[in-house]
Amino acid sequence: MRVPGNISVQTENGKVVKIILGSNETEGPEEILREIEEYLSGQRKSFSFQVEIRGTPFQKRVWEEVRKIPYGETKTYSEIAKKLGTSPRAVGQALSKNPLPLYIPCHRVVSKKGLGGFSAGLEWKKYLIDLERARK
DNA sequence: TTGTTTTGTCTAT
DNA sequence: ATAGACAAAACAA
Repeated sequence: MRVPGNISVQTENGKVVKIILGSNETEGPEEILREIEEYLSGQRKSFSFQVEIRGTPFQKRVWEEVRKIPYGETKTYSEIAKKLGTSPRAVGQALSKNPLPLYIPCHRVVSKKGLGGFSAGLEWKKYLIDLERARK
């Protein structure tokens, strides 16, 4: 299976602050891009680089919760919402602003009926879910 | 199946 | 303070 597009990574003070799926070019520190490529080819299931997450307190709560979803599994927006005492709509709102896809595995969050959305395009979401299911 | 209503949070006025 | 946008869900018909 082929990756749906290029990746670029932005860093600051040695920490990753943003990952862009489907950018025009591939750019960023070589070691980090290599880890991501390993992940995308199914040879890696977690990352070792440091990140700095920027967001509102609510967004961070959602992202932390999403980070707990294990490789190859999915949860629904409403499951996350219930755990945080909020609404599914608000969860989607927070996930749509995720600066670190893959590291924060928002592709593992789907709607109750269907796929839900993905900011880099549903191609990516499908690709990632298939990849993890195959490699689980 | 489609449409309408409810929902919490964010962003910009 | 308020209005509009959202990666959702529940319900009616």
